[in-house]
Amino acid sequence: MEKEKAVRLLDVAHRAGVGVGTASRVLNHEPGVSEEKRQRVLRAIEEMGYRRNAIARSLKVNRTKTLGVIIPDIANEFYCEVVRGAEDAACSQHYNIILCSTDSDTRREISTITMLAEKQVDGVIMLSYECRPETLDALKCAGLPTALISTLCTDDAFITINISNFKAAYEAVEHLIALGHRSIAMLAGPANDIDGGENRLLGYRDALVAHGLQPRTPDALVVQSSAYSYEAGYACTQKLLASQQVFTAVFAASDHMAVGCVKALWDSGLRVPEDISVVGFDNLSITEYSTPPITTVNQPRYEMGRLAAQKICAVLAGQPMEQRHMTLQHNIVCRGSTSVPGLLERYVQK
Amino acid sequence: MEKEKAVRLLDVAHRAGVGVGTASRVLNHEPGVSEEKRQRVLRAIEEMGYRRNAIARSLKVNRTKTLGVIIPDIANEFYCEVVRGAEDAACSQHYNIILCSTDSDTRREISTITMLAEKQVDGVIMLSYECRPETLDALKCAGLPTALISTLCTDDAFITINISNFKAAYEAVEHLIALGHRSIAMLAGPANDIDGGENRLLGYRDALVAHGLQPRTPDALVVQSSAYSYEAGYACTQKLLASQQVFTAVFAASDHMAVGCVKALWDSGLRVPEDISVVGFDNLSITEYSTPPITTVNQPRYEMGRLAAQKICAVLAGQPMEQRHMTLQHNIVCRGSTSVPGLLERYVQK
DNA sequence: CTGAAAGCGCTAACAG
DNA sequence: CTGTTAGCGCTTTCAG
Repeated sequence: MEKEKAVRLLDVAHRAGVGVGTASRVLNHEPGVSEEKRQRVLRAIEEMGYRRNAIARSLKVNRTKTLGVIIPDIANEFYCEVVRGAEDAACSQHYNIILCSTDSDTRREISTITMLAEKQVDGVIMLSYECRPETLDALKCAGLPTALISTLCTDDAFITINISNFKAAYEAVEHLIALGHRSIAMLAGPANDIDGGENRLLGYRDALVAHGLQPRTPDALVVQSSAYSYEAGYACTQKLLASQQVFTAVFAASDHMAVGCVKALWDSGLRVPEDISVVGFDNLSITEYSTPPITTVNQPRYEMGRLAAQKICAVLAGQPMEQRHMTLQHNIVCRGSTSVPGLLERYVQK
Repeated sequence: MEKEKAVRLLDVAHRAGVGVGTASRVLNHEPGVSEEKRQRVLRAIEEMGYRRNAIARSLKVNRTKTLGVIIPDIANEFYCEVVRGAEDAACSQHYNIILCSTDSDTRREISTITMLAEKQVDGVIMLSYECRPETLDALKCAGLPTALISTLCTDDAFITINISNFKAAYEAVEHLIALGHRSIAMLAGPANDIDGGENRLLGYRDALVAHGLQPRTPDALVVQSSAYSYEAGYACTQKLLASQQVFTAVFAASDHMAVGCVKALWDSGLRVPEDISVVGFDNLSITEYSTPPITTVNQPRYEMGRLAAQKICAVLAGQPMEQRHMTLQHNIVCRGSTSVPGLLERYVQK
């Protein structure tokens, strides 16, 4: 498997009997080459199976037509779609993507940023569970156009793309209230996650207050989770059940938690949605295939990725940026896990 | 956002009062530099915030430490995990990954291969629904170490990584037979998909024959699908039901089809697994969260990606390849959608 | 319109 | 041990 010497533009030029400058001009569709020479060059390229060396080109033009995409984990459905959006937008502008999963580990994020900068990517798109200042510093230090997705950060050094977690949570809870629920519990995300954890909780609280449904003891129906997982959702629901509080609905900070919640309810003889309604967050595919299908908050994942790449490409193309911080629209997807409070009685009797 | 001139190794050398050669040696941890100069260079690097230009380096050493990964769609759960495996293995050898989704479109596959070759990737990992000869030619033409995953291809020009779809299907059907089923239907994948479609069907047939369970009319219980989707599974099951054939189990060529099948059965009053057992293929997360959870064939997706990248890296490191074609182990994951044939009677009475 | 020549930033071979 | 130098393959002046 020896790497035979590739044919260079110089070789092509020789074969075509022209200078390498001319050959280059043909390659780049530049005007100002006689039709005859152009044909000769094109033929030589064809005959010799010439393939341009993008590395050499990049070194010269100081541009790689490559974007770095940093995410926690490509095996996570949420990020998959974001990446596909980014890839499609990048691809349409003839950019490629170097994909880097970091498991949201700050050290790996930083070393990844360094590596991407060394590889001279033209821009960066980043997602992280929790974007630490060190990471942000590294990003700034790299001096590349950067888009942050789902990261609470208003630094004008970055383009940011988000949904309003507060508003989304508020509306999710309002949806339950509209159905007639008055005692609504929440399985909150990790407190150190400002956006997905904190803000969804704030939205929940505000919705209750706005409708006069706040329990005497504030947050009596809130269980703080340490993770967004199925197991966490299951455990938190058990804790909620054990607290003997009365509730007819629960709003979970993630879909996995919602599914775990449904299971925990089921396991203690409660039915969804007949006894308890459940709402999730993110609109992952499990919500569609669960029994019952789960009502959830949809984030426009593909669009977030697409927009991020599009904006970066626009910056790189020298277009003026009107807006650096964007909030995209979420929407509530109503499925079978929510209904009117119905059979609360059965639960209370217990 | 002007791209200010980056500091070069030459600048570092000047500052440290040494030649670029020495600075380069320090950078590459090469021996033969006095401790004093090494320190001076290291300090200068630190002070000036020097960052190596990997593009320039690549041009010189003719190696980019980058692998191209070509897949149909990163938003598809199956590929996500493969990619994560590839990424992890690549990363451990200090390689990065350029990710390219092609939707399995031959034209896009070919143009992607060309682009990756131009970007001088050191190797390629490719997955496709249906690997056409044109694609394989383009790959060969690129002259890069290449690993094909889940592609029926025995060309020694490529490293290949597969499971045995035949054996996996055979065992899936045998699992049903072991439970006592004697009339087993199959929802087969698209016929033009040799590996996922054809070979799974062959495995099904062989298992029936081996156990003397072949129906009088061969393939009387086979419904050929044109896709692997939920909708296709639903439609095929309806067709099967309409045929008035008796069966107590169905083997679907994909998990999505299996889920569609369960739904179709349910919609016509049949229960899974009480009336009919269902087996899927791929072990996607929906099988875990469906009701009932679905018995399926697991492919070691992460491992396939990991191994592909590992082998490519080994080739690039000049290690001799003992085996170019690998068949990995699948396994049957037993879940709630399969059981003994039980209540067939209810169905027959209809 | 076109050829020659000067680098892009880095590594590696070569004299000292 | 170390500084100098010649490219890697391409683009882009700059004369002609």
